[in-house]
Amino acid sequence: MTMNLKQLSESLGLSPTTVSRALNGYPEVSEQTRLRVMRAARDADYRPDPRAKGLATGRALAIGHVLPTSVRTEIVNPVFADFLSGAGDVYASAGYDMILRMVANTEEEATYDALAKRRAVDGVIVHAPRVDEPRIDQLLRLGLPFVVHGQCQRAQEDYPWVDTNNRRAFEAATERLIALGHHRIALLNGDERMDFARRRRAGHLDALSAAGLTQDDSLLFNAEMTEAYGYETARSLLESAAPPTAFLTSALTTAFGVRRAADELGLRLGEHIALITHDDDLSYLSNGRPGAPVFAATRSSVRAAGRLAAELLMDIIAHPGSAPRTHMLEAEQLDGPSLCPGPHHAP
Amino acid sequence: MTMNLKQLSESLGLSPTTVSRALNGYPEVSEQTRLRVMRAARDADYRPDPRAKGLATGRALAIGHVLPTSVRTEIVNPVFADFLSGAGDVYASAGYDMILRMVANTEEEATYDALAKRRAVDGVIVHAPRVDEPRIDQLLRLGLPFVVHGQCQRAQEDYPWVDTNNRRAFEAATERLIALGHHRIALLNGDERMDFARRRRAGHLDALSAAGLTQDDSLLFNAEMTEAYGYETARSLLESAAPPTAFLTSALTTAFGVRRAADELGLRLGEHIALITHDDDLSYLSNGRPGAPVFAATRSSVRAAGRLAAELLMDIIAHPGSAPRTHMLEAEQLDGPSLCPGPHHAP
DNA sequence: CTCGTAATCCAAAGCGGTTTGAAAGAATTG
DNA sequence: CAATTCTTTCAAACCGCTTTGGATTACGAG
Repeated sequence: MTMNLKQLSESLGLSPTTVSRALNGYPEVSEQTRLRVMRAARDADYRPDPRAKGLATGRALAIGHVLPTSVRTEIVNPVFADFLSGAGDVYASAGYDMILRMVANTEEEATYDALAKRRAVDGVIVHAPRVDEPRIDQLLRLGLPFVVHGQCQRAQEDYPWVDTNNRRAFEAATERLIALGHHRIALLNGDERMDFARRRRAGHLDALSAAGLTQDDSLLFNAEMTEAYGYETARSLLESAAPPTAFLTSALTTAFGVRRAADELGLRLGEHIALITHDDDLSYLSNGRPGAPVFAATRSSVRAAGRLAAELLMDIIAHPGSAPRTHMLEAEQLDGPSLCPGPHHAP
Repeated sequence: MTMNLKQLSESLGLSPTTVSRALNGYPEVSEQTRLRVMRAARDADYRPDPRAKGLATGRALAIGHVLPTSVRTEIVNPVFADFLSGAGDVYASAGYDMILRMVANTEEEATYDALAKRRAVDGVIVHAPRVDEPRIDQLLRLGLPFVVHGQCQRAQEDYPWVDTNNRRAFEAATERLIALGHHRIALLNGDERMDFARRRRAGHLDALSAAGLTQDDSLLFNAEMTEAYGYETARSLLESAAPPTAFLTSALTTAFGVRRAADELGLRLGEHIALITHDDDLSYLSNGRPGAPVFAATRSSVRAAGRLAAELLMDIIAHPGSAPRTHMLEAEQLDGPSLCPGPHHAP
């Protein structure tokens, strides 16, 4: 059906060896023949079979993404879609395929083992690292190139990662709320087994204590960042004896939930209650229109992170053995109509 | 590094032929030898190299998903994540890989050509079919097995698809609103170049005319289903001279936007305004808690659709040449607190 | 006892590329 | 002009698996 190397070489009166070399840019072939081969290949729309190529070279020309789905909740984080979209562009232009495995988080280790063992991929992206992340040691041991989207609690220089400065982002957000006169700030964090959530919490607490405020543990929450979580938590907080005057949420979905609770109780964000949310700049769940956000936010594009992580991984694969590089993205602090002064505001 | 077939066969004192046949269930090998081989393979944790296997058999053991990303908006629909999660389970248990391509919608055709030509995949899932969907003809022509998630405007029996009964769902939703006494219903539909949106609109209009109501074109909208779209549309409608009394939205995100607009204007969903939304039952963006929805909805799990589509595709690949099968899912009509009687309500 | 048949197993030829080692031809050198 | 060195090309082996077409042995039938 499709022309293969042998046929192409016959049609040119050359050996497969020469044609292969010409196409792959080896120097042992004259510039003139190379041109002739390239032109013929293009005309015949020849594309090497990736399987054969992979078998011969040992490379897979594919990158693996193993997405853990919580086995209990079966929840798939929508940030994956945008992350993959960013990464996908990079792979495509580098000629790599993206292979996806959605596995229960109990089977991740086995999945990485299988991928590495069969050289099904040339590298992987590690998603959603937990605080104590066993996959990193596993991958280092396996010798499979990888980039982590996020960090975990170990020496920064030990492994390659791309991350948003979550600690700083939430520290800054908290500082802003404090400056506006808010002392009782509820943190609706993500699942704190995840590293990013731990860092956000740390940033939040740092800002509180830097301002001399005592932290109130009853204002700290963590869970999967759904709308219902935001609603229920905010609702019960706002109806409590000592409600917070400001909210800090880890995702737009949760912020939506907080607003629903506030609205039901006749409270207005940006009037009675202040809110800052983290905003992953998802294409579908955008925070208002560009330039006109709905919520004040710490924004960091997860699509950009995907692009960077993929580029870093391509680089690692191309230059094995080099020291791990890392990439920290700073979140943008976005103003929005969900801000308002708090009770301790000094005008 | 990893044991291969040759080594395994040597360690057993058998030929690669016999071992291969034993492992793949061919009858030309005695049950006793087969057992011996299977046990040895398991003990040695042997897994055949998928590239070599693919090269030899011509099969790819992979399914392709080509996700179009609007080249203008770069928007990735979050339903993909849940759909893929449903499909992924099926692939995994069938031993198939899932390969993903995110391409600008201008390059879809070329992508399918490339996938088919290089036999990189054994089949594909077509996402987000448009009303007039050229990809279906292309795939039929290429002879590449496929299943469409959704339908398009052509004979139903021509090609395999899995779809939600969008027409019926929106017809029923509209009937409910009419029964509640709503005559001015705004439809905030998805992009009507997409087939699903066209069907939803048709269902809506059918119900209107069945009730003898004249359709008001100024209440029909279509766009990508973002929160901002819901907000802006609802806001301008509600501030207009003849506002609608009910909304029908195509996605939860859009419904969130409608609620924001209503709240800002001091109107309450389920009190002053009724709303029914379509609900894809996304894991992350759920409509309240199970049993306690926030919005009345037409619900159809996109994850279930993914599972069904994948199963259908596996079946098509296993039994080529059989007549196209299809699968229509009926949406569940969900009651919720966003419903209220309209001005024409007869008590 | 021989022959046809069935049951097992195997050698070797692919699948479509890459890569090693060698050869032929052209250019350079003493 | 012969010897040496590049340059350019190729034949053949290999990657790890499947599969065709025997070969070998065992067995019941004639």
